[in-house]
This record gives sequence, structure tokens and C-alpha cells, in this order.
Amino acid sequence: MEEENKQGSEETASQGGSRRNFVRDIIDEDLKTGRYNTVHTRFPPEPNGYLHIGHAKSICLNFGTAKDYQGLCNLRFDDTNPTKEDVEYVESIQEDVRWLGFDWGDRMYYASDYFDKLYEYAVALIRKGKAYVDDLNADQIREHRGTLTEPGKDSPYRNRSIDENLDLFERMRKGEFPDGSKTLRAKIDMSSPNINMRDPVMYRILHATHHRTGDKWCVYPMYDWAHGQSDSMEGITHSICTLEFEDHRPLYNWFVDQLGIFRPRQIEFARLNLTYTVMSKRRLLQLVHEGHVRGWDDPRMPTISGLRRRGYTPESVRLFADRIGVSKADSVIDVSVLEDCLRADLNKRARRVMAVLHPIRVVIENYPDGQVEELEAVNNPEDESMGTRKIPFSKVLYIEQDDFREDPPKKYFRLSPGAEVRLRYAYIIKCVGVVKDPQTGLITELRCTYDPDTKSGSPASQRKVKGTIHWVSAEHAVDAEARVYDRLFNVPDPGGENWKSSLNPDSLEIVKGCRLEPGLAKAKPQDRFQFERLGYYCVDDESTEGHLVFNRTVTLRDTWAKIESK
RNA sequence: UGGGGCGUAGCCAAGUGGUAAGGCAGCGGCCUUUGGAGCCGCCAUUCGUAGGUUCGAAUCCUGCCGCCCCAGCCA
Repeated sequence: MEEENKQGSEETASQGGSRRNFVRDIIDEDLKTGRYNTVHTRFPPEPNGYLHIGHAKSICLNFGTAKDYQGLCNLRFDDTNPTKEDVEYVESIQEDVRWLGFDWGDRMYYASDYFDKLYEYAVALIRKGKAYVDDLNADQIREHRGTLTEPGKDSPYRNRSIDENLDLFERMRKGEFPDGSKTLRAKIDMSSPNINMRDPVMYRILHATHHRTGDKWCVYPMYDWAHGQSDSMEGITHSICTLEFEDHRPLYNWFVDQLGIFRPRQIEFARLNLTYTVMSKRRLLQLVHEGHVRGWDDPRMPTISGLRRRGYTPESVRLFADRIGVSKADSVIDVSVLEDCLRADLNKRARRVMAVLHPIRVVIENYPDGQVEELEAVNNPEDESMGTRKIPFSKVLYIEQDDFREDPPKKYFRLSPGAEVRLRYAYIIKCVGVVKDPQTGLITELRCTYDPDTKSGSPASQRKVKGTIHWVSAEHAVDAEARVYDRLFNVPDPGGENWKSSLNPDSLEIVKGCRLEPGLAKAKPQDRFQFERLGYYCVDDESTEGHLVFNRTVTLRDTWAKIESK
């Protein structure tokens, strides 16, 4: 309790954070009253898709909370529907959880590990007269279920004898009946105001091959039947899930109470929504399958693998989870929160380099032909221990097209005819001429002079100019491709049926012919840099030494862009 | 017209009867060889709303309003 005065300290999230939230309040209470004396959580994904940033919130909550209470968190695959699941997904999920920095030790489980036990439990319920085999088909079950305002009707098969139920269920298991012809249902209350209690289906017949149990089973448990017992068997004390399972809780409690087994406490929280993206598995799957993106790990996807390829760090995602908090109120987080977490992290650790994405040639007229100077540049002004490096300077350079305006607007601090600007780590130059292509009228070259007394670091370099721009020596530059990513959707909430109409057609701009400082020639996939004044970039997985490819992770804050847009 | 939840700033979110934390966004300023980073200041007389209880209410009570979820043999 004496830790509470620390709650104001931000930026300390390294393993899930320690902010106060209602989940922790409940856990504290349970520990105090002795309802439980340890904290054991679990992250239970269905292996039917890739994990996204919303799962990251849940992972940080489950693993982070367990860790902070010196408890444990299991990884469990809820693989109860063989028609939708695949090993491809179980592998990617493990990779993503590990990448985020969490460890399940030797506690990786599958709901399918429990199929035998679940079957036994079902038989026990039948023997108690609490479950029965129903011959109604799916349509008939729906008709008997009633509506939100009207009670349901009992199935005509509801009062079969225990022996008949036992026999039928056994034969269902053996595969004697076709898919959909029978189900095993819990016998609860067809008139319950909670529809989940109206004799929910526990088992359906599915002659399907399961990715782990093969053809052993012809019946598969429904999630509602498998989940609570799985938690119970694993000794999960706090079963944290999302809001939509709130009214399934009475059912889960009913099952464990009927079976007389350990009862976990379920706690529901609001799932994450983010602006300018979609989060449902169905829609993400659609984006991939319809080719709107290049795959699950496309850097524009809100998937964990997409964020990773985009250049996000695990630390930044954990910081994000900590900042947004946990509550039960439906919410939509502004994507700028995520971006700010990333910048906060990368600012401290990314090496600064100079890269010109849209080059324009600059000739320094009064600089000696053939001369090359090695200038010293700092690798990270936020972290002196990252040292310095040498970069070559010569007569012919490239600067960013956007750093020159023939007709500059007010408050434009960069280069324009007659104006002076500092070349970062080098000299102050002045534009003395503009060369244009006589056919097109486009600028092909800038003629400049430099002031030899203004070399960076020299005692006489004190002269101030308004602007400083980045550059790269033409003859030393290395070539690269930049993939400039922007938000996938151009509206904050791409909801509704028409969601694909707000897909941003400019979410990816491929820029070829970028010129980079020579040290970048050997950059390897996943290396992250700050391209000075532009943003953070990482080397794409497809990059090779002969063909460098950089992904724009996120831009720097650009106050000039803000001023100019007014 | 059933059941379960949720309403604190543009977006999140603390707050648990003693007089509205923090973050993001925004705005203004300082500083700066990244228009980066950093720093300073501003940004809810009021907590969906109307009453009630109380010396005192975002916190307790009552009514009303709004939003989300539930009628898969999906999870």
C-alpha cells in the first residue's frame, strides 16, 4: 500500500507496468480475504489468426499482472474448433508473445490437452441429469431458444433417460452420427433471461481432423464448455477476459459448481480500439486475403508481426499498454498515443544518420575539386555513450528537395536563392544559383558557396543561421529504397459495412533512389535508425546488401508542417 | 418490451464522503547545429442528467437519458 505514492511516475513500464486498475483492486481484495493466496492468470488465444495490438494489451495485462504479484501466467491455445485453426497460427502466436518480452516457462497448454477430461466431465453431468443429447438441428435449436424478450421452449429430447443419454453420447463420440445431427446440451433453464443459460450446446459432432489430436475425436467441445474447465484445471485464479463474456460468467460458474471443481474468478475488461485501423480478426483476414496489404506482417497492419516489421519495439508496445490503462468503459485510443510511445523509446536508443529521400544535387562552387573531409557526427545526442562517427563531405552533395524553395514562404528557415543555411555537422552554405532543365523547367541543380570559417566545431563556427538541414556526399552515398508508410485508413473510425471504402490509397509510397550516408551500406534487417529531421526507419526483412530497403516506422514531430498547413 | 455492462476534458484515465492526478492531442513561450529532443505555462468551478441524503457528494440513494454486448452446432 505504501507503493501508491509512485503511481504518478510514468515511463517506468518495462514489464507490464504497475499502474493501479480495477483488476488489481479485485486481486488485492481476493488476496486480503484469502479467497486465493496466489495470482495465476493465462493468455488464451484461439490459433485462428495472427495476434494484434489488442491482444498485446491482454498479454501485457495477464503476464504483467502475474509478474507483479510474483504469480504465474500460462499460455493456452483455445483450439476447440478444428475447422478454423492451424499450426501456422500457434507458431506465430508464440513468437509474438516472446517478442513482447513474456515467458510462460513450461506452461504452454492446449484446450485439446483436456479433451479426455472434458469428455469425462460431460459424462459426469449426464449422470447427474444435468446434460442431455438433443436431436434438434441447428435451425430447430434456434427456434426453441426464444428471443431476447421471450423465453425459449424445452426440446422434446430434453427428458431422455440418463442411460439413453450415456449411450447416445458415447456413439456420438465414436462417429456413428453425421455432423449436425445431434448435440450434447447442458440442462439448465430454457426460460432464463440470460440466453447463455438456455441449455447451451456443449458438444457438436464434427468429423474433422484436428491439428493436434488428428482424427481421434468426432465430437468437439464448444468454447463455453471448454474454457471454464480449462481455467479450473490449470488452477487459474483470475481469468481475465473481454467484456462480451460478462454474461457467460454465470454459465462458467454453473459448470464448475455442478462438477464441484476449483472456481476461478473471471474479470472482464474493455477491448482495445485504435483510431485509423480495424481490429477484428475477420477484417484483418479480409485485408490479407483480398490483397489490400501484403500479408499478416505488412507494416501497415495492427498485428504484432506488422508492428514488429514496421520497426516498433517491444518496450514501446508495453509502454503503450501501460499508458492506456485498463477499465470497463468502451473506448477508442487515438493512434497518436501509440506513436508517442514509440518515439519516446526510439528517441533514446536509435542511432542518428543522414539520409536524403528525395535528392536534389548541390554543387559547392568554391569548394576544392576532389577534396574530401571527414566530419565528426554524434550518433545520439540523447546518449553520449553511443559515440560519434565520421562522415565524408565533398564538393557535390545531395540535399532534400523539400529543403529548398525558389519562392520561400514566410518563416521558411531552409535554403532559397540568396539565403544561407547550415549543413548539419559541416558548413554554412549560401545559394547563389539555380540550374533548370531547359525543356521541363524543373530544377536540376543548386549552385552554392560555402563559408570555410563556419566548419562545425571550429572556434569560428559560432555564426548563427536559422536553419540546419541534412545532406549526403554525392560520390560517397549509398542507394536505397524507402517504403513510406502512412495510416491504413483515412478516417478515424473505419466502421460499418462500407469500411473498405475508407482504405487510404496512399498508405504506402515506395521511394527509390534515396541517398544515404555510407555507413548504412551494411545495415541489416531490423536495424533501426533515426533519419535526421525525417523520422525513424528500420531495415525491412526483404533488404539485402545490394538492395537496401527501409521502412518508415514513424515520422518525427514536424512543427514546420503544422505551421505551413495553417 | 428481457438480461448483462458502461457514462470524469477532443481521446484515454486516476479518483472509493473532505472540495477534480497523469498521459495523448491542442494552444502559447523558452531553448536548440535535427523546425528533433528538452523545458515552462495554458487547457473540467465540475464528473450523462434531475432530484434527494449530508456541514460537505464525481463518490451514498432515487428517477430519467445515452451508449455497448447477448438470440453460432464461432471464440
